[in-house]
Amino acid sequence: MRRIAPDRDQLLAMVAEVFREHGYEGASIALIGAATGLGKGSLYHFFPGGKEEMAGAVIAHIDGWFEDNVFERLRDGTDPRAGIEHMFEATDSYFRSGRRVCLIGAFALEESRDLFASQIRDYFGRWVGHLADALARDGHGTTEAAELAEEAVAAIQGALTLARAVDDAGMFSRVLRRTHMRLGLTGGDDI
Amino acid sequence: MRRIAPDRDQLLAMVAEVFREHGYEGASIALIGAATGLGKGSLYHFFPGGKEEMAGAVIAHIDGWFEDNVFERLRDGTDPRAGIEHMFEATDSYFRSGRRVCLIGAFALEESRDLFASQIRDYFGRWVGHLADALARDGHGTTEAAELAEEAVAAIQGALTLARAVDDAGMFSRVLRRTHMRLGLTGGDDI
DNA sequence: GACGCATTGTACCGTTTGGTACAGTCGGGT
DNA sequence: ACCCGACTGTACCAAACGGTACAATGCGTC
Repeated sequence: MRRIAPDRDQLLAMVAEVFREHGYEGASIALIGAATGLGKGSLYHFFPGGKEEMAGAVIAHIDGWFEDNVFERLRDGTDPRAGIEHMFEATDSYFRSGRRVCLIGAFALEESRDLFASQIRDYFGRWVGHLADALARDGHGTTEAAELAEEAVAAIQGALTLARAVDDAGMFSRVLRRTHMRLGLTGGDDI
Repeated sequence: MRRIAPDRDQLLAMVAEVFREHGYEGASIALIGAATGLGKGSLYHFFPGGKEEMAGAVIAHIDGWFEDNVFERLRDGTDPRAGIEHMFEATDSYFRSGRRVCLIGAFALEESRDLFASQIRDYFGRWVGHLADALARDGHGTTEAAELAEEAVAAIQGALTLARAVDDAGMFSRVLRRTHMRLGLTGGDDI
């Protein structure tokens, strides 16, 4: 059979959902198999490195999505404010208003952190870095921009944790709106 | 042998560290045994409910610590500002300036969330609630106080995630200082 | 139509998992 | 001195874990 399985993008998306839902340790090969409809044979064919390669690929996939849909726009020199604005929209949409969790953030808290330390550090480092650059271009001093960026990304991550913890539908959007305001963007428009 | 093992408080603290470091799934009974110096016999003697009871007891233990050392002071009617101030000091100290992770926050992101949903919701709900009350008593409007409280607790949780992710020693304290300022406390004093 | 190879299902492996059973061991109370 | 019960180590269990081996399968290509 040539390619009955979903293509790599769809496959990674399905695997990602399992890791997101169960964590690295909790996501068993059996679970991943059930979620993707693939047997061990296929799974280990696509990811000879096993579970660790799956998780690594999933992180890279997510990283790529943020690179293309968030960081790229933050890097765009012409209108930093638009890039930041778009970051909030993309973030709210990606995390489904807090109903979805940040897989990379979750991995950072688990034991799995050690396995993927460099990928995790890269992802968050670039997020904070690009946001800080955009804020600096928007008129903030370098130090203030850097601290604001840290504060904003932390607020987003914390809001995801909190939203999941208290199971409050509105909380993620509320924190997002506030963070939006903290970055000096007009508080009026809803995101 | 009567009570050669460490007393319950010390025992729970040791078990907590294992869960903190490895997550719920990652913390095996063998690991917990090694960390506490107790065999399975003793472990299951103290916690007949097994791993789930251990984790539940650990959460309750941590919850109790925050109740006594943070929430209590927030609830103190006479000087809300002092209570909030103390929350920041206690938080920075408890989380070892970001080198330690919030076990309850980590559990909220894992699959284990389902097992401990009510304890987790309680803990964060009370934190946000008491902080909001204190802020309201400090002069903020009810709605603003509630949103500020959510923002602050989210910032703390996110800073823990981020600090762990990027392995930056200064980041937790920086975010904490900023949050401190956001709550209308003097930005000058270092915490 | 036949060959080659990407893909697949299945059987199997050793290890580790959480948990149980139970016989011992000891210290405090009498 | 003795006994009760809190504590402990060890042996054991079935199930699940991640991973491997391999023969079958069928599509694309020539």
